[in-house]
Amino acid sequence: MSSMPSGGDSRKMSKGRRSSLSVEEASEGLLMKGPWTAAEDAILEEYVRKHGEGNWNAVQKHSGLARCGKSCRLRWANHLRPDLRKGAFSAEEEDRIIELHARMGNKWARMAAELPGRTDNEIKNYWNTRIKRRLRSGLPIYPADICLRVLNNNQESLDVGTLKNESGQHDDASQTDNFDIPELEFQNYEIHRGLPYAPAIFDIPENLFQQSSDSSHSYNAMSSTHPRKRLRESDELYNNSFDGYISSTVPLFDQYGNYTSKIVSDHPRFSSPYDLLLDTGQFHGYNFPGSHAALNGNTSSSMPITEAMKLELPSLQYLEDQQGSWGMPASPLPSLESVDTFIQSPPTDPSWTDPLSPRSSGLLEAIIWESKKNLRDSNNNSLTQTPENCVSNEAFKNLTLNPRMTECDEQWELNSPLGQSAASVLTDYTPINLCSMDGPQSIETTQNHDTNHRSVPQFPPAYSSRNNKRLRKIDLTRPDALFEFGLFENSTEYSKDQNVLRNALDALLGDDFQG
DNA sequence: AAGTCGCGCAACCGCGTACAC
DNA sequence: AGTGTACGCGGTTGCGCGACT
Repeated sequence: MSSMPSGGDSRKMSKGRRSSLSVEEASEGLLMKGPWTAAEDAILEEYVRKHGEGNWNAVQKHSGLARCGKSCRLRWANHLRPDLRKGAFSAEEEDRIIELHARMGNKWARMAAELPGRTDNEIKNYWNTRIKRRLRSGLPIYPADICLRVLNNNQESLDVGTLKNESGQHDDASQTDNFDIPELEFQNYEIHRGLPYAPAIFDIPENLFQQSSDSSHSYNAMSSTHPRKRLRESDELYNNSFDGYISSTVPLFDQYGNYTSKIVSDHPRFSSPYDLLLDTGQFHGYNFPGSHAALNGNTSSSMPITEAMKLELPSLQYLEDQQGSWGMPASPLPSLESVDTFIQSPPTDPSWTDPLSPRSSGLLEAIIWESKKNLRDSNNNSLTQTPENCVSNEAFKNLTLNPRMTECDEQWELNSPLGQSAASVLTDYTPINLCSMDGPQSIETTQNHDTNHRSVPQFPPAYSSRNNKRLRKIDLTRPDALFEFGLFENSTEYSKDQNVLRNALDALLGDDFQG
């Protein structure tokens, strides 16, 4: 490889990488790989100046550049575009990235569209290194102030949405099915109509809903550069998935994990209570402190917990005909990640009487603790259980998000459909049904695959029959969804909050809400 | 001074979607 | 409707550099 450092960052790339070809090879019709040379950059710039962007595969044909179209597009978008902002992120940009990530998850392109002159790759790299740094130093991924800001923004936008709702124009099912655009979106679109490039309607990031005065909030070159940006399936989910969600009790934690709660909104479009849980550093669905998976950037089965949803099968698929295996992977051994996590997070007091006290942890843990307690209680009381309850409970047992294992966990784990630690569940095996961090498609997927699968949560009849479509979007990894199914019905410590929540649910769902 | 390690970054890869035919 | 192509996105990889020992 004879590539020379390119103009963008000359401190690197003195050598080629991977299986780069020599110039000679390239001249024989093979495509170059590896770092771009200044000469190649010049050719590409010249080409774009003449022909404009797009049709990248034609670059090679027209300019003789021995690069594939994909590579050309990337080089242009990430390095040669004249509107790029080079250099380190400013403090404001960093804040914005964190905020955007809290709201969007790993939607780098969306985030880039919110940060003028920055590319998705840049943001992604920044985020990954930032994550590493923070995990290393034991800091929460999302600072509390940014969580609050996201919360407030959502509150504002949702208030508007609620008003719309009250006007009787909102219908979840029809909206989802017909891709009706909420009028609110058009309103926000109006706000930005003065921009040089009109974004595709479906491409409007969720935070356009916020009525923020944030001046940096605009479509920038990224949007303008890619006016034909297409909507991916995940984006549709992103834009529509929350129509299926109901009100959320938003857990708030300070830096020390102290719990408060706040009813944020009764509008289904609330962004993500998980985002806030993450702030505690206790929810390890994304990256565990010390997790190899996290450090290696293996995030495909982890975050985004929130809107960024991508339907992917877990890396270790189970065979449905594995009798009694509960989809347990071939090896029941915990993953390195989980072992590592255990080391980092030693078990708490394993007393069986109160094995999962939420005393110093976050809401989600408290929720789990509470629901497990309820499960025990209900089992002890030998209450009649409907098949739905059984399945829901079984499924819910999987939902152990805190890797601090207790005897209680261990006992359940013996019967767990996964037969492994929750930590490894979240990092490695991430079952589709409950622990998938990839979003609300999970239920739909599993139902479609095998309606008899034991770990598939079943819905109460009222839901199944009347709101099937909307329910398919409900993600049981979300505490709000768990509330919805009455899994915490007998909560004591959080009963007050639940009452408020229940009222909101009543208001939203009416008869459908069985709370 | 030499060796090692980790970080930051550019680029690649695989996959999904939209569009044209 | 089916197929091929182009494009875009997110995840991953590999290299150079600087810090550290």
